[in-house]
Amino acid sequence: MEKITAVKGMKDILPADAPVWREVELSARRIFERFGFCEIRVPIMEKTSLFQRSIGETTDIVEKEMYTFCDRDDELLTLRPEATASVIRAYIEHNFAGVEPVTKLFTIGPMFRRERPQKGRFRQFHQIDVEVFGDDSPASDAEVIFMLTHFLKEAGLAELSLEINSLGCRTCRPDFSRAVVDYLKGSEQALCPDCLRRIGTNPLRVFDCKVETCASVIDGAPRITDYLCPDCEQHFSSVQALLSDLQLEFTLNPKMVRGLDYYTKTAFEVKSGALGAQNSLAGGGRYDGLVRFLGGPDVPGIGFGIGMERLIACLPPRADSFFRTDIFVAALGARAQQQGFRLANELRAAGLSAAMDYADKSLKSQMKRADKLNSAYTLILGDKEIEENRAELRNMNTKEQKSLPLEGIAQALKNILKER
RNA sequence: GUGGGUGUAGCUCAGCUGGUCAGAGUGCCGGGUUGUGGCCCCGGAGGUCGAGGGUUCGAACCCCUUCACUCACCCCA
Repeated sequence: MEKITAVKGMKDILPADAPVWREVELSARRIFERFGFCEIRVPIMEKTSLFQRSIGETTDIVEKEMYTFCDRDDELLTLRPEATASVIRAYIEHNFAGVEPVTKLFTIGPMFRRERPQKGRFRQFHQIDVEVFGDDSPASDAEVIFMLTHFLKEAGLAELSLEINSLGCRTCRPDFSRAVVDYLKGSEQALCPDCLRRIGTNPLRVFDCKVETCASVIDGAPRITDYLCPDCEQHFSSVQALLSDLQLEFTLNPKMVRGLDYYTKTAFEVKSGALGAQNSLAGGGRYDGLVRFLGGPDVPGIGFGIGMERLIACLPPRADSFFRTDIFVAALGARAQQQGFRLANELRAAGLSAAMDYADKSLKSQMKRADKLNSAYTLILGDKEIEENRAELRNMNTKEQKSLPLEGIAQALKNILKER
């Protein structure tokens, strides 16, 4: 029979890893709420048209990476490849703009893209996603970037490099784009086939081509920073001033172009050397026209996404097991098994973690099990003890052992554990 | 979609130029202590050597096909 395995590029998060995930998520919630962000949970599926419109019809994501299928009533649905579109949809649908001038949201969950998996890239991956609506001030950019780096440091990330750029806006980007195309057309013979294709499809992407000859061509290309309109120019320099004021180190990367069509003005990215080729662990930017473009009010927006798999891959490894058991009930014989079972569940109901082996094995074997489960105490229950209405309590660290009456034992154990 | 690498026990891997090559460590189960864990000692279970075909007297090893995983490109978190 054919082995049933997980879908390609989709990973189980095993018990050994789950605690780290939980901590990262908890830490995100705690920190983001300090900055005034509220959690929103949105469906992982949306109507396909939402993503087509927001991400851009000609992007790789929409063209070939989406999990799209036809619902039973012939409606096209898509597993979300990113979170921003869904959050904006919810923002519009629930008329947040009518209720408050500025809305700050975050959401955590899985995203889906049908790419070829490799290190740091999966078909189902998880993002922590943050969005601010209704604030076009540079302070908003700086706040969001500061929060991102603060969170990453707090999560335990040692070295991170922050890069920022401005991508201009509706008025200045087209000029820049045209200048780049003109420039590239002058050196077509030096470009790789991919880049030649890009001139027609998405000229700005030539900027992050890794082929050496292309890179040297790009070194001489026009810079977006020379083409920014006064408004974008002003905004960008304010953002930089604010970041410096916050003691945040960053590097200007005029070659950074982000993949999604909707970005405007500030774009930023956090990279790590520990990740292999997919070295970007968080990225985001401003998207001032997007909410309106999706049928909402004309409010500005800015946000970022953090790749959880990539973040966790950068974290220093955890050695110790998180798993602990307060009491292991070791029962010997049928009668003890029966009493022990009741006792173990009483302890659980009383708020202690309790474990037991139901296979009626030797005491030695049960002690081994207790040890494996990292038990603080083992409660030994055999015929002798039952006869006398008591149990032997063994401290697994000190090996000290004492007899406890079964009467009121849950409370007694709670007290003992509290003292530790 | 394109290229490279790797598939041997639950896990990590060894296995030379085809001829005791089906192994080690770890984990699991049991015993040494007939009711006491971690260390130590002993024993046991567990593998159609990814799958299919071919060459050969003989294939984990060579050839072909295929699948999976992995890394890289494309692109992105």
